[in-house]
Amino acid sequence: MESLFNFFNKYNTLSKEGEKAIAEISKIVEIKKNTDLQPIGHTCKTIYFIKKGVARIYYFKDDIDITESFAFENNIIARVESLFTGKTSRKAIQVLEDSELIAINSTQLFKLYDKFPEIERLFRLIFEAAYVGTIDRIEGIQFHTAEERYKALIKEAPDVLKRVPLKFVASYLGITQVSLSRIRGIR
Amino acid sequence: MESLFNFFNKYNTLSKEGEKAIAEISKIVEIKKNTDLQPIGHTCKTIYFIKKGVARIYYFKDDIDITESFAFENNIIARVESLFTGKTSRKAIQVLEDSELIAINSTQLFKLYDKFPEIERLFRLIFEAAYVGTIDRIEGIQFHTAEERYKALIKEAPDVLKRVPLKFVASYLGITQVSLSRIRGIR
DNA sequence: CGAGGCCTTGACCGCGGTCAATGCCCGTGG
DNA sequence: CCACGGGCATTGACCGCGGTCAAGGCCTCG
Repeated sequence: MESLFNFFNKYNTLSKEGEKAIAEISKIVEIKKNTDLQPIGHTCKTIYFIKKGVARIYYFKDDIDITESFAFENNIIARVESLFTGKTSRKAIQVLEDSELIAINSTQLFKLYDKFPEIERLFRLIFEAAYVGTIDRIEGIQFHTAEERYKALIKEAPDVLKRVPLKFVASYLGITQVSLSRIRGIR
Repeated sequence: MESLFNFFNKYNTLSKEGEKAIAEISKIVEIKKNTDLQPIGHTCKTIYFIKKGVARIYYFKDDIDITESFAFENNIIARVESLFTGKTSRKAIQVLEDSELIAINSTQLFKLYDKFPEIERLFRLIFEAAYVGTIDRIEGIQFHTAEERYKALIKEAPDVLKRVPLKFVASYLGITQVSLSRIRGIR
């Protein structure tokens, strides 16, 4: 759990009681490569922290597999649209390597908010930061060519290309495998 | 201020003290059509609620004016990337009709979070909802044609077309005025 | 009445899409 | 240990959406 609290400290330092409360509603999960954490069509009630491994959020659009986002070590991944709305999610989280995660039960977490304003604040700050990242991503998608987006990706997250199959990278960039291949070909 | 508190009630009901505290750090602003609320390049310290009128957030990308979003009556508008990060904003908020707004000072608001967890919760919920909207928008941008996005817009917010010049709608949709004109032409 | 902003329309072009063939790597079974 | 099959990536041929450039119509306002 220590890596999790190190991550939290970047946003808001918790008291011992706060940490303990979170530890109690969390558990460590080990999963094999290429398996889904939770099926599509259920309401998301878990926030995952990645200790080791890679994960992606994906969904099907007209029977085509689309990757919405990736997450690596020491980061959080969650299907926010379902978590915050309580609606069932059309999305799934899949692990791309043998991974070790910490699963935080969100129903219980949200209850902790009443007792621990520091925890409510912590997650407010975490999701505010994620929100800002999402706003920036819109600009990237809307006003850059696929090639520019690809180059930005290798710059920001070179790991992606080493650890993730190109077909997932392609849909994440909003293009087809074929187009991505051409972009890479030109060098 | 009443319309503001009605809006808040959709997310979290405040105590009288909470409402009073917010009222104290807010003021009503009247502005003429086509004027900017705040210049580009300053850190955003205001959250606006629109009592009457329309506003947009915009910025310049390679000297071209890009509309990031619109907001109408009974909604909030803010430059979130600056508000949450404290960095200066490359964006501006502009009013497109003679408007009446409520300006909430965010520096003071964030201070209220310590005294009033209910206020922290209120804004957490407001921005969580906005975050979800942004995630959905990414899907819209990435996997729908300009025509589909245009049709979705008339469906969800027909007002936009009546109250906003087409050139702004075009950049919001991520296309040029020329392309938007063609899309509309086909009918 | 002229000037300038906004919208439309035409001619032309390039990025990224689809379809399909081929190469490559790897796991499985004879 | 090799043969085969299937998933992933690359490549070629072709096409359409949306981009740019430029001209023209239509308002509003001085």
